[in-house]
Amino acid sequence: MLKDPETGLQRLILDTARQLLTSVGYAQVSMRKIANKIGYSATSIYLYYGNKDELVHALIDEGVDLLYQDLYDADQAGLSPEERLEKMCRAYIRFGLEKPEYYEIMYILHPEYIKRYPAEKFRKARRNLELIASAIAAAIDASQFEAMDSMLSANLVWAQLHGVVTLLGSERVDKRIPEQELIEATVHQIIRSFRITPSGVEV
Amino acid sequence: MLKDPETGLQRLILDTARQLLTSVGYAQVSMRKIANKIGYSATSIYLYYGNKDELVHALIDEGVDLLYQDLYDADQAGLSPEERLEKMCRAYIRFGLEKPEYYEIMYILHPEYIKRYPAEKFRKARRNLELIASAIAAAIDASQFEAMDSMLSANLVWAQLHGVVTLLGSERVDKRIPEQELIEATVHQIIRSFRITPSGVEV
DNA sequence: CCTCGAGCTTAACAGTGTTAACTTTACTCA
DNA sequence: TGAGTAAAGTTAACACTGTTAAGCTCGAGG
Repeated sequence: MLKDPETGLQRLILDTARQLLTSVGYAQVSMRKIANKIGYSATSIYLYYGNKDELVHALIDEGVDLLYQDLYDADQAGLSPEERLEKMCRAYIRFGLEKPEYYEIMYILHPEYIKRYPAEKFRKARRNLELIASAIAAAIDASQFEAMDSMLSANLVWAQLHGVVTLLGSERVDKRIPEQELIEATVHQIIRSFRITPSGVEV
Repeated sequence: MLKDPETGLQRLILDTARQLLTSVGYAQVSMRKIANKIGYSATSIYLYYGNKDELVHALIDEGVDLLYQDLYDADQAGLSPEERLEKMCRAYIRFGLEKPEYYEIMYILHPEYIKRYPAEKFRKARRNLELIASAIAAAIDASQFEAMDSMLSANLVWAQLHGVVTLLGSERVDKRIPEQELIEATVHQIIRSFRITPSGVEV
């Protein structure tokens, strides 16, 4: 398979797939629908992407980049480590709720899909977590947070963010709980949970 | 549609669907596969379940009951509110990781599915959250936790539990992070996050 | 002019959920 | 007893899905 989608048709396929993904959602992205939209036969796609997985992986790749950009933008200079972390958390949640189709293919889609996700792309996806980890590490260095493995901490934060994004996004949360309130409480709790407590350092 | 799956074939369909779900996973549960396994035609299923959704909803119902049982069992008498909450958290995570097929149809499956989920079953599913909320409320009453809307708190806890279960279950967490360590840190953090801090009551 | 290969297509396979129409069996009622 | 009916299950079909194998078209090179 070609690596860089700069050629004509491959670009067109990827663009159409993205357009379909963002407009009507992942469930409506099918090889035939993509092909019909651009006036080609469905099998043409297989000339550029070995199978649907590869095509979706390309879209995941775009999503990873988009999220990285959002997290990076949130991570402005001149902020305290705690503020950095807070802004990143908000950026993550916003991404998850405003780009649910990307979020779905990136973090929700069935395990089978992700197992075939190439290792080198996995590494790239990890950069997003590392951005969060670095904010935590900075806070620990500044003695604002308790000493703790920053990568483990980042995963802890990630799980919490992922949890609130998926529950809200899938409309599984009771509507009597105001969405904004749950988000605020989540961010607040994340920050607070890292602060140094009088009981001293904990595991 | 019949309400109670006590009749012969309906029972058989549900049992086979469950068996297929737990043995080979949701992706392999198809009307034809269920029917083949019991020597009936696929359309027979439609005599008892209006569509696949209804059949899956019946399985979700079973899952909700299973989880409730687990949470209820964890909620033993003679424990402190804090211990109650901790045991429930562990029970939830264990359920999610040991019965991933149930967890998938209950809490991961695409929103489209859940929108058609009947309101009365939704109410039943909420009992699980209320069990967690009651433990939190008890802790607040005992002044171990800060005063806070216990239902909002329960959703906060739920999001965190859901996050760690789905990330671990989908194998998206870097394998250099030991699973058990992440779980311990999560439970620990949940409990700790509710404790009264010297800075006083917070939102 | 002929060959070759890039680029794309048609036809097909095996699978999915679902519907309409049909059969078969058994039971009720005049 | 015979007719009618309703229950229980069937077959055939539709419109989809991802994917593969084989074939077509057309322009460039020798």
